[in-house]
Amino acid sequence: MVDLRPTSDVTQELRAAGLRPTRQRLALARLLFDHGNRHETAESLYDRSQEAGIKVSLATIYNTLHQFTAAGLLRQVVVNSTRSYFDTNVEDHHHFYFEDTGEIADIPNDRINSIAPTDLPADMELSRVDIIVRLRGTR
Amino acid sequence: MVDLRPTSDVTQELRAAGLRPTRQRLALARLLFDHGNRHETAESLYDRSQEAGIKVSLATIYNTLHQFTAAGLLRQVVVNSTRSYFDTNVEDHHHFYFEDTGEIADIPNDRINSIAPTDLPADMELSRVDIIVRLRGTR
DNA sequence: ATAGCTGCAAATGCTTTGCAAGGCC
DNA sequence: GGCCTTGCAAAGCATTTGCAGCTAT
Repeated sequence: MVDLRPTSDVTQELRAAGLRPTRQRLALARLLFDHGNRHETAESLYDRSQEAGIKVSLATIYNTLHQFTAAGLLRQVVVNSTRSYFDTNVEDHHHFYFEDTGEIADIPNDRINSIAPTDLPADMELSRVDIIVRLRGTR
Repeated sequence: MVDLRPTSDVTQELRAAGLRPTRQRLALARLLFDHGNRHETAESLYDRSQEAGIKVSLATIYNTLHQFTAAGLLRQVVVNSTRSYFDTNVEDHHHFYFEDTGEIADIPNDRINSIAPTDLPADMELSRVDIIVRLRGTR
């Protein structure tokens, strides 16, 4: 499951999303999309950008994560009320949440057998179905 | 779906959980459990307790919500990274989340057809499966 | 040139904590 | 009386915002 998009496409994707391809955004986009599926928090992305020698402020990390999410390049995963996670996999899928470590992993789609397209309340349309399988280590 | 527990049982349940039945805890327990299933935030419970003329501080509301959760009287629902919701229904069930209003509702159990008992990663045991059906109003 | 970004620091909002005073057993 | 609870205010954290300076086009 490797990301096949050539690096230069990032520029185009940003433009298409109405976002100027600035140095920071390009650098962050590469950190996010050039290494397979990732589940990042603002903090973890900030740390990785520091290690990579990219000059970005934490405020810009937050802005960028939200802009990318609005543009459909990222998806926000809510598993924990103290931290926001952003998933580089925007396909329809679900998550394991490791309570002990706070880590997240995609659930291979074929492992979820069938979810009912349930009847919804009147005048409501489906935004998304999130399934979180919470796991803990065997003590 | 009415709560059939006599009010006086609350005292026993608190004792059983190792919690002293103090005035605040008894009053909050009644607000929570005497009126059917509820989805409360710390703030909403605080507001309701003020209206009911109960003297409690917000800090105690937070403490109490967590103690009740640890005791299995409440269940925490994570739908939104900015607020914690507590559900008085601790049975196995799932939720609708109304994105427009921030409200939560239980999904009647028969509306979810079948969730696979998927293979789990090695050395991990299931803590819980959370399903959140996010809805928004038809514009 | 100029509209859009970025960075910093301050502000925000929810939640937790420290500690003195109060209440249950 | 002794230990658990409570309340208040202060602290903590993740996140957002205001604004001056910078940058892509």
